[in-house]
Amino acid sequence: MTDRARTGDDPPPPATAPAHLDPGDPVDAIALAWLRERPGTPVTGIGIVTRLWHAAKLLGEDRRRVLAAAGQDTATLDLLSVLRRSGPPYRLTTRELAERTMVTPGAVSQRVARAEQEGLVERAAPAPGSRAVAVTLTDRGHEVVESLVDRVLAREADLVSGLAPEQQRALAELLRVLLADLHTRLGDRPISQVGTEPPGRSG
Amino acid sequence: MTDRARTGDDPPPPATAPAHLDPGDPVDAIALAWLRERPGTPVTGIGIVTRLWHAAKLLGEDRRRVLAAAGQDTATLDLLSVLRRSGPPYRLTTRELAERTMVTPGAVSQRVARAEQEGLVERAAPAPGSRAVAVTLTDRGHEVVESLVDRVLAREADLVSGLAPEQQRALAELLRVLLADLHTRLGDRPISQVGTEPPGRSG
DNA sequence: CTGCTATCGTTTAGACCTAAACGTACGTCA
DNA sequence: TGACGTACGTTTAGGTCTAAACGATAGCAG
Repeated sequence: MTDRARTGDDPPPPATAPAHLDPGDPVDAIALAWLRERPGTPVTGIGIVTRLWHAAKLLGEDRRRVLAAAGQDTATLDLLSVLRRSGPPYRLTTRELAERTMVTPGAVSQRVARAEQEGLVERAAPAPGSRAVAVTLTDRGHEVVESLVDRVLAREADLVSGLAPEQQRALAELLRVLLADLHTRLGDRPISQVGTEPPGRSG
Repeated sequence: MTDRARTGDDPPPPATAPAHLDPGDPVDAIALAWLRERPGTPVTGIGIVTRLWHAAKLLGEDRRRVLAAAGQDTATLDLLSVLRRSGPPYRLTTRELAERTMVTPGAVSQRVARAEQEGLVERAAPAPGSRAVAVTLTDRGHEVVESLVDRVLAREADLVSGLAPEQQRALAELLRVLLADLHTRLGDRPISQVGTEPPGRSG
């Protein structure tokens, strides 16, 4: 932070440095460092990918802190939110939860177990002709969502308010296009994300 | 995936649904579901925040898969990359590594321990008048970086190529502005990110 | 020189996740 | 109706991260 200039990531622009990269920007500095050390390194994606990860990390950490202060965690709120948003009877199967929260069925099983222990959800026995376990929001779980959702979402709306309304719209639209394209390229997994809940460690 | 329409996230637009939200888009559907269930929910940030997390997750999973196929993991490549990019003598202290990779010192300690066990880095005893442990890239570590960086970065450049060049530039620029603003709002932690390495589970 | 304090790095405890191995229960096809 | 394949959920093993407790040391003040 104090003397990064000497050590590498923000280097003196080499003779061949692309004009688009600003040595003063932390992310551009990464691309420039690669080019300085290994001319020809394909740095094209860094400007988007690294910033995406970086922003996701900052926002995720912030949500975690906000929820930790309220005695909750992101994984649980994610689960409760999906159920709450699904509307009455606030009941979904494990598989639906996995798809909507973008985590593996195993992770959902663990999340549900934790939330169940806190009395926030209940597991109902599989319906007669099915083996799908239904997970239902309890009254207590419902209360928890109500008490946290506005706080969390308002906080995040505020965090992106540094961008002007048109910029926010432009950014959201570009991300929408990128996301749609990524889905087609990567083999369209479900979707969703609670509108709540930072990305798991990707993995 | 098949019948999401019935269960909630993509609801029939309520009378008060904002014109900007498209019920057919998975992320907009989340905002619409909140508005349907809880009119007044501050959904403004969802279009950006959720998409950001979602894209970060997809890209992170992809990198993890690419590296797993090559017998490596993202955390280790992140470490090696920062050292490689810093230029000769490819040596940084634990603290510098923590700042540049945006993870806690404890995580760096664990990463270094793992990489050291694989013979990819070495821990040098603290210099005489200091307690800063220097971590250095070994020849083997250097080779590993060289063999993986181009593959990983080229792959990611390709993944964002669905956006036209001007769109990529516009997206990168908006993210740059957002990131700068987030840093000022959240208490400017260091920076960096290897240009390599998906976000830890955010928090 | 003696003790305080700030700084560093490591260790530990607790969360959480993925991948994969497991049980089970359907449904089907002979 | 009996065996098989499949879908679903849970469990287990392994890995990573953060937060916080620790241990040790350098710099300073008295």
